[in-house]
Amino acid sequence: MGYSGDSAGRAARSKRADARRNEETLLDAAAAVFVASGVEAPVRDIAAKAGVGMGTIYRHFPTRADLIVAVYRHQVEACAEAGPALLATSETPHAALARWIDLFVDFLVTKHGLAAVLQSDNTGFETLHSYFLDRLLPVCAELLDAAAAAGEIGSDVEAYQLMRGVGNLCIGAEHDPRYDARRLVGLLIAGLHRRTGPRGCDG
Amino acid sequence: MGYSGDSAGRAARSKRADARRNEETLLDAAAAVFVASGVEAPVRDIAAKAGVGMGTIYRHFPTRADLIVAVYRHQVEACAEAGPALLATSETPHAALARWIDLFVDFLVTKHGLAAVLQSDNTGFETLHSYFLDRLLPVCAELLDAAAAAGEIGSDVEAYQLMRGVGNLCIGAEHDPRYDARRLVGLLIAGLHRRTGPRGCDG
Amino acid sequence: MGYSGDSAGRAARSKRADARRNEETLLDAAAAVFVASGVEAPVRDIAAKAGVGMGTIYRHFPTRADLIVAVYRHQVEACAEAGPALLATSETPHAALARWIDLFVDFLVTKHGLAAVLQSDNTGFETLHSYFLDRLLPVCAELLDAAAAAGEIGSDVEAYQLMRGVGNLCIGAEHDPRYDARRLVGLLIAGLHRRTGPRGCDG
Amino acid sequence: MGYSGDSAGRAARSKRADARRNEETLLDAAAAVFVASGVEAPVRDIAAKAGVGMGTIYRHFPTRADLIVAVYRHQVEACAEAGPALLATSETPHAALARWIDLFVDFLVTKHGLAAVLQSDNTGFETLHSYFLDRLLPVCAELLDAAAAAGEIGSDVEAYQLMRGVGNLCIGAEHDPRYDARRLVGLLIAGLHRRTGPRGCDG
DNA sequence: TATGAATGAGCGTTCATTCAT
DNA sequence: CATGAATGAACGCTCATTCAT
Repeated sequence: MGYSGDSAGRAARSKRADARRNEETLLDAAAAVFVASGVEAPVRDIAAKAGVGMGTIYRHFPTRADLIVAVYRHQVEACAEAGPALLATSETPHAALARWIDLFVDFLVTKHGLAAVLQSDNTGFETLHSYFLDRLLPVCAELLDAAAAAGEIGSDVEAYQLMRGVGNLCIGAEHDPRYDARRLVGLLIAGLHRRTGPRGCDG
Repeated sequence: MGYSGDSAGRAARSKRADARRNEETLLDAAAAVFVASGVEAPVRDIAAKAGVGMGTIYRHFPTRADLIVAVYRHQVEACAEAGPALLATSETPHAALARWIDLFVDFLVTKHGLAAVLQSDNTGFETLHSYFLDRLLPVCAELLDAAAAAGEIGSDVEAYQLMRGVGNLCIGAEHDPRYDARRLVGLLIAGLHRRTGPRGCDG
Repeated sequence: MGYSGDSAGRAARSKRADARRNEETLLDAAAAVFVASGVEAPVRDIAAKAGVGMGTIYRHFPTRADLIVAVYRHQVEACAEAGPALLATSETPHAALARWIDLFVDFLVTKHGLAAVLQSDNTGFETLHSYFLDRLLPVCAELLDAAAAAGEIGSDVEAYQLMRGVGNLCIGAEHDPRYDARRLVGLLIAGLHRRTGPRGCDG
Repeated sequence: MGYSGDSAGRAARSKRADARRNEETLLDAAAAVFVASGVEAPVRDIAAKAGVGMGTIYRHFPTRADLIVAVYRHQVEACAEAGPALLATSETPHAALARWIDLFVDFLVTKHGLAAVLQSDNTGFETLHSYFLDRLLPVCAELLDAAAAAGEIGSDVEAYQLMRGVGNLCIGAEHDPRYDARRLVGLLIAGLHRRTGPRGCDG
């Protein structure tokens, strides 16, 4: 017993290592294709880029949502983890919220087509929706609650709604120089504030 | 030598009347299908619903954009015309802007998929984009200018950007009871205000 | 009795005049469209160019073949009539044949797509085939016979075959500067000669 | 460490073998449909005849030109290779040319619609044109050059032009018993000869 | 377990032809 | 008689998904 490697164990471990390597290749390829052609790029293209068969992609990621989640998991995690930190280091909870939302926007606007897919009512993206919501909603809610507790904002805006709104504002931002999602999101967050824009009522 | 209708004239007019009736049938059917399946529903479905051949649709509306524009023209016109009226009757330009935007939102959230198409960078929707922009942008700009002139908002937000933002916020609003586009748009407009939310700084 | 015009007669005659004018408008329009888009241009385009309804075209020319025949009738007639004249004025029957074929080629290569249609086995062009054959075949046959009688050529080449060959050689000549139908037809006719090419056996 | 097939290799090879068999089925079916309906037969028909989905055809032969080329490749190769052999075994270069052209004609007249497609200025047949030209033009040019060097013909006829002419003469030859493309091509080649038809000046 | 060949529904679009007005 | 609106078969093409190897 014990974990020590008999040959079968070694084989198993090496196979697992292989699989992981394989999966990473896959994710890199998918990320590259997503950048080039958007998150709805044909499965075939991703498989080709990764140098694997399409079946392999379906095996690892049964739905497109699974693949997208996997591709962006690290960044989503980082974003989620940034929330408490910002709350700790910002002057006010509202400022923390604004900064955190900015991170989210930065993430979304660089992911070709992701914002749109995030709003899609298409069945089959539930996994994707769930992941983003499960992971980011509590963070957003915490920031909102803190701001509400500080009296900076009312307590009547749901985190869910805010996140969807911000996500929506990011749609199509990549390709229109006359459209600045960050700016609009800034206005939205400012509008949340009880009194004024970010710099206060008395200027 | 009568004042008008010889038989040829009558024939011509009756043909046109028929065609117009048909076009209305078409628009009704399209509207219904748009509600059910979104504004990107297959041409075949619309034709079937209208009980006409597909060719008839292509005759009347060479591109999908033409069809969409025709289906929603009345409502867009009404929205456009409401702008000056609101400016005249509201307490402040900013309030007028808020109300006008509300009308626009009311329109968009009831049109399955329209908000999304409005943001699509797909070639072939230029007609659609143009129509909305040509018709509504000046109205929005007038309201913005008035609010800026009254010192209620800064002069640094383009009407184009605001309209796109509002349009984006309306995407997918129809089918998610937890998402209230009107509310978020309200926040966005509030964020535009120099000092405070809707109720004023000293509230 | 008599041909003299009572009012009914006048009406009839003027109607007929109208119809002829109408038909000429139609033919001019068709000719123009044939030049621009080939003899298989959509009926709609021709009707539009002529400023008439498509039904009018179908009334006057039930099949496309009828229309093509009508459009080119004058030129085909002229070509047909040139045969005997050339026979009378050329040094030899073979030279007359060569010149006549040249006229035919000149005609065909300037009619976008006509040569191709002339060979098409598509049902519905029988009228067209018949017209060309009925009108030109006898002329060609006469020239061939004369040349055979003069001993310049054998008597074993059918006029039908020759005409089809020449027609074929004209296909697609309009748009390929590296292809010279006249030249090849010249070789074909030269090949018909018992002894030599155009310049004689003793070179 | 055997000489070859581990199971992975065998799997790969067997897949390829399967695909190859499939491709042959496809080519057979395509050939049959081409005979029956011409080389412009609907993709669906070919797929149905082959008992495969349309996608399979597109996979193997992305464009129609690719399919046509594949179907006729063997015969085109054989034709191309016959050129030098004929040059070596015929009495004169001109005779070799005549025989080689005959082979080409034999090929074309049995391929319903191919001759026509070969002349089509339709974009999308470039691959096809290129293949035929790349493969056969040099052969034809060699024969022409040899005949010119032997003084049998002038040096003023381009191989390109000759091939197009011959191709044109083959259009529609299949279904018209009164039209003998071979014969006409024979005349064309005879016309190329400096002096006379095939049997000499003193015939 | 990986592969990628195969499937085929589905879509946009064209245009000859008919026929009610 | 003329009109042109309407029809709908037909076609090319794409791509998510399955499954034999």
